[in-house]
Amino acid sequence: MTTGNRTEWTDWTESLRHVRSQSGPKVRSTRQRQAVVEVLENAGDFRSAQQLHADLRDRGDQVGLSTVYRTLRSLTEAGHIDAIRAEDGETLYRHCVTRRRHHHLVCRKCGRAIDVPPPNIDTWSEGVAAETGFANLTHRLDTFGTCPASA
Amino acid sequence: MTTGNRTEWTDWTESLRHVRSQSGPKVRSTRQRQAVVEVLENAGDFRSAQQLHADLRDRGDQVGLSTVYRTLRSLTEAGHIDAIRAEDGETLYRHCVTRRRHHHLVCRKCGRAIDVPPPNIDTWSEGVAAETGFANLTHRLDTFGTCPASA
DNA sequence: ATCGTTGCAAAAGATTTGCAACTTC
DNA sequence: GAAGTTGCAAATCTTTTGCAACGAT
Repeated sequence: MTTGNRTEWTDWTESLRHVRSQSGPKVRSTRQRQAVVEVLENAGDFRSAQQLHADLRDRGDQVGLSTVYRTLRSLTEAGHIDAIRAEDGETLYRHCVTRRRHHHLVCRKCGRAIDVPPPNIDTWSEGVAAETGFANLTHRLDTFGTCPASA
Repeated sequence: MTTGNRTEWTDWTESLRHVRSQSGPKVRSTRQRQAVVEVLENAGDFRSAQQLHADLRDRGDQVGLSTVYRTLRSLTEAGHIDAIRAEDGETLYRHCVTRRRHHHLVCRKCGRAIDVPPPNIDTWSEGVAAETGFANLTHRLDTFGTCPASA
């Protein structure tokens, strides 16, 4: 797990600005947004907006729930964080560690998630493309299980 | 398309009964449940509970929304229908054409979905389980592409 | 008659939004 | 001081649930 390099996220405002600049309002750096990003970064795992809100409160940062939602949405749209849907429908967010293609193994009980190497799907994928005529295939593979600690 | 062959779904009660019989109440055949299954069968594509409820109304079948939800849930748990989550969080249901494990290839443009055979992921999966210690792994593989008709 | 089912309305949860007050640039 | 942000409460939206009436076996 790469925790040393902070340059990965310190420029999130910059990125947001870049993404939105095409046809949107300016992006400002605020205490709240920094806090959300930080807590998400520290968590490492996937966390729901509500969990993050609680995390912030625990840390002593007072941030409105709506702001948490708004920030997470912006960051997701900007491609700065990952968002997946839990089996129960909640949306879980996670600081995007790598740009590389990767998949997640999420614990059903504690929500902890780890990155797993992708299975070798390419051959299958090409086969599917050839048989169906579909082009530009992309995948989203979510794996769920029970982690040792929660068993 | 209402094909002449009804045997595909006429035994859903039987299957529900079988699944639940291990430790559940008896399952009764009612006008409402038949209607839900029929309308789902006729739709072919993935539809939300709300859409199905509207479809029923359009057909002249008066079925409570709660009943639609309850029925869909039972059928899903019984493995009789497929359920996936749309990107906006809604749950979409679809009559399960095949019993075998399968995945969906969804067209980005027209939304049409077709079943595709699963890639051979088991070996990978076992490897992941072994390395991570996670148990009872399940996957959700969604594949997106552009179908020939929409290209 | 028994007991699963239904429908309604109310409840629950997650997320969004209107708007006045408040920051940041 | 202009324009983006925040926080609160109220509003949405999907899905679940309590409960009395109902219907299948």
